[in-house]
Order: sequence, then structure tokens, then C-alpha cells
Amino acid sequence: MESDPPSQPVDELELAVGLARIRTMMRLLDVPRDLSITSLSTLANLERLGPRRLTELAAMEGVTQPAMTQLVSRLEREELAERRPDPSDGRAVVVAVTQHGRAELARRRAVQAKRLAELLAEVPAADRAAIAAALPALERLAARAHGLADSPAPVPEVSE
Amino acid sequence: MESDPPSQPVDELELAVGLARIRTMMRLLDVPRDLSITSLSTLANLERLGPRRLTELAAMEGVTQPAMTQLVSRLEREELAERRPDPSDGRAVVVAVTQHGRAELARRRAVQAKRLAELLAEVPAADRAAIAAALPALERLAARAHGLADSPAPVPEVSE
DNA sequence: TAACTTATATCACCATCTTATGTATATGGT
DNA sequence: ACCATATACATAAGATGGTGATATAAGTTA
Repeated sequence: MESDPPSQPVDELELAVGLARIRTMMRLLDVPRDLSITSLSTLANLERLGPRRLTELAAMEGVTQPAMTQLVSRLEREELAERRPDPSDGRAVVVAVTQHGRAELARRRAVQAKRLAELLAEVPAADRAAIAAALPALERLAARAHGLADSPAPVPEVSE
Repeated sequence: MESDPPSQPVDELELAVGLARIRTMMRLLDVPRDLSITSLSTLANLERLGPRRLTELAAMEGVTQPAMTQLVSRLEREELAERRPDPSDGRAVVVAVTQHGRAELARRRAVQAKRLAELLAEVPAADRAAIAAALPALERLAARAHGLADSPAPVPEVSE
């Protein structure tokens, strides 16, 4: 759907190395340890995309369905998310983030943002600019990996 | 095209969100599951920085020392890394990546690079360019988080 | 309605982390 | 030189979060 000129200016191998380091960096920036990475990522997806089926969430996170069942149970126990029946399918469960879940996400992001700001302050201004410029592109890249990304209807979301 | 020294043009909150998604993306791109994320990150650090003390590695990865002891034992069992005595300190252990470890790293990176290339092909060329342009900046940012980064002498490394 | 598929849950097991603690080697004050 | 303390790593026991196999209930198809 969009372009692929002759040359690709990206060294994918170097990108793989760099993004792996970013991954480690984010792990180090993480707020203590009371919620797993996968749980947080799932919460973030729910916030971004709206309520989703359990199986769908499992696929997005690249974990098995039983793992997602347990993960959602944990989220529910802490009232960060909730299960709802699917009116169109009695077998299915629709998972939605709660207000508390949103607040928790915001809280953690604020902490990470603060730490990121400290790191950013240590690199050249040109680096900050390059990172800021690439951020939307990185988001779009990440969206591709989700398989579904933002596409399947963001859903207005019923407030709780 | 960029640069604005005084103000910092980075929305750290948005960056936290974006990099969290990149983190999830990298998890999805990961080669199956026979080596943990921390193990891979440790191997990569050893390759990049040269042999390091166990405790130092633990700090870099943000895990406890016992966790690193076990992790290194696993790496050693698979001959991806090895323990060496520290001539200057009888208590200490110096961990080094092996040839096999390097090869394994290269293999995995090649797979990830291939998958990244597929994703990159789906985004606009301008996005690829922006990402390529930001990559060195991202590496430098990640280096900051390591605490030690590339600074403490890259060490020539004795070949095995 | 029987046979099959699909969505989720449950179970037993495994990997990897944590905290608490043990052991050996350094190091510093006397 | 010696004892007290600190440091580097190892070990043990428990928690957490994943996996594969399988159960259950609800849709789907013929």
C-alpha cells in the first residue's frame, strides 16, 4: 500500500541490536515489580483499542490462551480490568480496562517518563530531536507487529 | 530539519508509551523460546563490552546476584559463555561469551532482522528513514541506562 | 440432533526470578 | 599476624508466570 523505493536505508541488523537494547532499557526503567510486562502491555492494548476478546489479547501478546486467562484473572483480582459477557457469543469473554486500570497505566507511564527525561537530558540535543522525530514512525512500526494494531475499531468504550 | 536547543522537543510520556510498544514488538519478533530475554541481553552485553564480573552483569540487567549466578550457569551449560577466575580476586568470577555464544547471537539477530525488514517494508519510506536516523541516538540513550554503558574499557577480549 | 469447531477454564509442570543464607576470600585496624 | 567486617559468588526455598494437555460449554453444520 505504500512505497518501497529501490534502496532501503535501514540496516535491519543494527536495528535489531539497537531495539534489543531499548528493550533492556525499558526493563530497567520499569516501576518495581507488581505487574508483569505482559500484563501491562495487555492493559495498554485494552486502553488503546477498547475491550477485546481474551483470545485476541493472547494473540496480540504472543502468549497462549491459558496464559491470558490467568493474566486476566490477575488483572481482575486487582480491579485493573474486568470480564464482561459477549452478548453475541455465550462462550466468549470481553475484557475491558477499568478506571483504576487506566489510572495505574498513567501512574506508571509518568514514572517512566520522568526517568526517560533524565536519560534524555544526558544525550545531545540532536539525539533528542532524532528520537522525537522517529517516535511516530516507531509507533507505526510497532502497530504492524500487533497483527491487528489500531485497525479493528477503537470502540468508544462504555465508562464504568 | 531538526534541532531546537533550548526547549526539549520530546514528549517523554508519549515516548514511554511508544517504547513500551516497541518492547512488546521485540518480544513478538523473538525467536521461539530457548533462551530468556535476560540471558540474551547479558550475552549481548558480554559481546559488546567484553568479559565482566557476575555482579556487574547483574547490575546491568537489573536482576539480583543469585539470578545472575543461575543465568550464567545456564549459559555455561549451553556453552554460550564461560566462567573464568579473576586473577586479581579469588572470590570473583569473570564471565565471557564463547564463540558459540557469538554465533548464537548472530543467528538470532539475523532472524529478527529479517522479520524487522518485513515490518519495515509495510511502513512509509519516510518512517524507515526517520527510524534509521534515530537509531544511533537510541543506542546512545540505551547506553545511558546501563549505568556503565560502553565506558569501562571495551577490553580487546582474548579469543577462545 | 449428532458431529464438529471454537472460546475459555483448569491442571500439572517447568523456567526464572526473589529473599534469605552459606562459604570463601579480601581488607582494615590494632 | 589476627580478628572483625565487607565483598563476591553459590545454594536453597518459595513465588510468579509461562507451557501443553485436556475439560466444558456454546456456537455451527449437515
